[in-house]
Amino acid sequence: MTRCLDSEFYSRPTLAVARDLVGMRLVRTLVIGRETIKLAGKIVETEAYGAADDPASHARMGPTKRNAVMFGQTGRAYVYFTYGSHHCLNVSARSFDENAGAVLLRAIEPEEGVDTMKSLRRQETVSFIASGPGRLAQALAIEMSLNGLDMTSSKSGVHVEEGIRPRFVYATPRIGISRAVSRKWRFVDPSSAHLSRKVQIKV
DNA sequence: CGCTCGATATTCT
DNA sequence: GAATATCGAGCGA
Repeated sequence: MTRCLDSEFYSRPTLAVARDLVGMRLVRTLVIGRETIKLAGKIVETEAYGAADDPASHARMGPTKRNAVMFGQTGRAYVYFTYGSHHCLNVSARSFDENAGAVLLRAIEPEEGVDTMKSLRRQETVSFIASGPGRLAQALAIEMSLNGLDMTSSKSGVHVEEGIRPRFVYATPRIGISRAVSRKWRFVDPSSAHLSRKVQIKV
C-alpha cells in the first residue's frame, strides 16, 4: 500500500509543494454502480499559484465564491471551470504564513486505466491524453462537484500517492498568464514526453 | 508544422 | 464590456 500524501505534505510553501508533486502519482477512483475503476498516472507538470502577492493567481483579489478553497484547509481539490468549456484541477497548498495557495496539476503520464481515459477524452492518441489542465481534468472525469474534496484521504475519489521523484525538475514560467510572467513557478519532469508544452531550453 | 479563431462561465473593471 | 491558470478545428506553407 502506497502512502497517500497527507496534510503535512500540503502544509508547506506552495512552491515547494508544486515542485515536490512532480513524480508523484495522481489517482482517481470512479465508482460506477458496482464497479470501481481506478485511473492513475505520474504527475509530470505543475504550477504554483499564490495569494495577494501573486498577480496571476485567482486569489489575488481575496476570497470569492470560486476561489474559496484556496483560502481553506490544505490538501483539498480546487476545481474551476474556465473558458466556458474546461475544468482544471488544483490542490490547495500553503505554509502557515501564506493565506492562500494552490497547485495546478497540468499533466500526467497515464499508467492505469488508459482505456477509460481515452473514452472519457474521446481520443485514441495516448501520448497527450492527459497533457494540459483541461485534458487532464477530462481524462480523469473531474467536474465541479469535486470542488473542496479532501485529497488527503484515498477514499475521497481523488488523491496523490508517494512516487519516485526525478533527481531534479525544471522551473519555467507559467503557461497562459499575462501577469508575473517572469516568475518560474511551473515545474516539469525533464525526462517526460507528456508535457502540455515543450520546455524552452535557453541556448 | 505554426498560426488564427471560436466556444462561452466566471470574475473583474 | 473585457479578460481569462484552454482546447481543438481549420487553414496555409
